[in-house]
Parts: sequence; structure tokens; C-alpha cells
Amino acid sequence: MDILDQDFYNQDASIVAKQLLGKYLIRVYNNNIISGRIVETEAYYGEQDPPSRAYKGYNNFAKLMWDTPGKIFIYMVHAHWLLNIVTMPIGIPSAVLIRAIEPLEGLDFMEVNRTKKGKNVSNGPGKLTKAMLIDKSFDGIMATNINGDLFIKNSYEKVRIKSSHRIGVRKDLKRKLRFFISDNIFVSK
DNA sequence: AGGAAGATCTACT
DNA sequence: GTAGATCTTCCTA
Repeated sequence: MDILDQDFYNQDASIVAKQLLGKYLIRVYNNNIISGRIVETEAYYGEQDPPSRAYKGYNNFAKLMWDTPGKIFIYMVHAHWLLNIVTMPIGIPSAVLIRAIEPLEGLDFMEVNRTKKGKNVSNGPGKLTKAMLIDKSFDGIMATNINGDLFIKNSYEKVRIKSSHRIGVRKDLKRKLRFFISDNIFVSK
């Protein structure tokens, strides 16, 4: 199983968001593998996209969104770290938010981190980061490094994709930019 | 110093 | 299922 490379992320954010569904998010922690299948994502753009961190133009907080595709971009909302992957060519701000995963390996570990069981382990953007011990220290590293502590592997699985408006945003665009695998219990809500 | 932020938890009906 | 409280950073004034 191969890794997703920089070219994969160097595409429109909504395309990457859709194609990330069914792929594997891998976290290495003290030589242990914690992994999950990505089941829900959202795409965020730049100046034209009100809920985006890049909406108000280039700023220190969101500068990674202008950076190299494939970089991990972490920020905090309401006391939760959210995991994003930068997309599109350098200079064009955009990113994909990973909103939910289905645990594959290391479920025990995740349950301990979350002090929850079942779908509540990882059915939300703040939940999966807590389950996998992902925090600001990963901000700015590449998700394409198979020797790193956090990366995304390819999969050739065909998944049934559904879309909806993004969750929790004040002003959404007309386009539907949330994507999820239909009938998966780890999709949030 | 204040407020906003793309969320989550708990405690109810 | 919904309502309201509350978790923590970073930006702007």
C-alpha cells in the first residue's frame, strides 16, 4: 500500500476532500500504530470562502494554507485541535479538514485517550485528534512522509460518497463542501 | 483585555 | 434530540 504524494494534494480542495474518503490516516506513537479509515471531510478555500481561516487574506494564523500541498495544518477551535491537510498549488489558500475516521488499529489506545467507546471514539474532528494524540506539534509537517509520526496512505477501495453543507459554519457557500461515506456510523451527527 | 472559533459534553425533555 | 455551558488558543483593539 503506497503513500499519497504531494501531487495528490496539489488539486482542487473539493477533489482532494472527496478522494481522501476511504484512505488511511496513520499515527505512529512510541512504535505503536494507530490507524483509521477517513470517512468524513470538508473543503475550505480562501478569500471567497467566509468560514475559511484564509478569508481575510494572508495572516500569520492561517499562513500554512498558502503553503505546500500535503502539509498538515492544525488549529484549535473551542478547545479542540482540528486536523487539516493543505491542498492546491503554493500560493492558493485551501485545505481539507478531516472530520471523522473509522478506527482500524489501536482501538484500545484511542478508547483510553477519549474515555469513550464505540462511535464516540472518533466521529468528530476534535474527537479523532484526541483519540490519536494529535496536537499543534504536528503543525507544518508533511503528511507524505511514510517515516513520520503522522501520514496518509492510499487505498483503492471504492466508496459511496455523499455530500452536504459544512457543519457548524456561520455562512456557508452555495456549493456543498462536506463529503462523507454513506452509511458509515463514524460519520458525525 | 476581549471576543471569536469549522466542537463536544452533559443533562434534560 | 435539543439546549446550554464550557473547553483553549490566537487575533485585534
